[in-house]
Amino acid sequence: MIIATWNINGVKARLESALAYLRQHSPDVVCLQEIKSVDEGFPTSAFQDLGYNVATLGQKGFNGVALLSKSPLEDVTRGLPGDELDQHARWIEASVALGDRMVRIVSLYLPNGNPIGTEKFAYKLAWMKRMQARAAALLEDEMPLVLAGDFNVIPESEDAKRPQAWVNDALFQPESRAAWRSLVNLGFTDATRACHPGPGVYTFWDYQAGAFQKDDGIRIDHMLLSSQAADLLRSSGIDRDTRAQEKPSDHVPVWIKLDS
DNA sequence: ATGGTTGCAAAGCAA
Repeated sequence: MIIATWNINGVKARLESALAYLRQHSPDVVCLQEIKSVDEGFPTSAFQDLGYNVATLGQKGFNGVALLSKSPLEDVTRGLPGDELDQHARWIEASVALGDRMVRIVSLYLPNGNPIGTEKFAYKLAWMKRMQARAAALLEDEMPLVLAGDFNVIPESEDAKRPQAWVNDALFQPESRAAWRSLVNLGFTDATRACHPGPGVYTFWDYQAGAFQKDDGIRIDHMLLSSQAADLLRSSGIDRDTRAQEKPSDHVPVWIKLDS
């Protein structure tokens, strides 16, 4: 089973690219972020035509997450628990059959948090605290669990081409990185790092200043696997070539292959 | 380099 995650930066602007990716790679499950669409505006039928079931948590103008799956999406839940007042569309969960059992999959879009020193950064840290609680609760089910999405966290210096350029950015603050480590230390495996150690492994390149041409990237799109899921991990990858295509997202797909 | 680029949606915000 192949599970991919991709911040597509607008599903309407990226529909043809997304459909081409699905036709080429045929992932079983896809976690999308930044769909930038309300549910009614999501091109559900275009994905259904390729054989996918669709679940969305949309929002007008920005944010928004979705799950696509060839097999049915069961027990879909929308929203990150812990703050009834939080209206941002950043979290959707579903269970999908994997062989003779089920895997729980989350598509998440963690707040950017810039600029630091503002309520936006406080919101990011509060959101991560809520994520920690939800992840711990999900782990108690002892079902294979995959947290996939745009975490907006650069975990280590080697996850950036120019780490010094990010020291004042919310993505690389000590508090952001500490919250990431606490999450990982619940027992998750960083799937990309398990398969691809070392520098030069990036998932995002800014649109500005020719960042991609200079390979001035960062690794912020992650797939965290519970121990039950990590036991099934066969391989993972990053599809950088999508960043070189016409009208690309600034993020590229990250994927894992699990034994079923 | 106090700019630079893109999406949404129709001016300015978010990233």
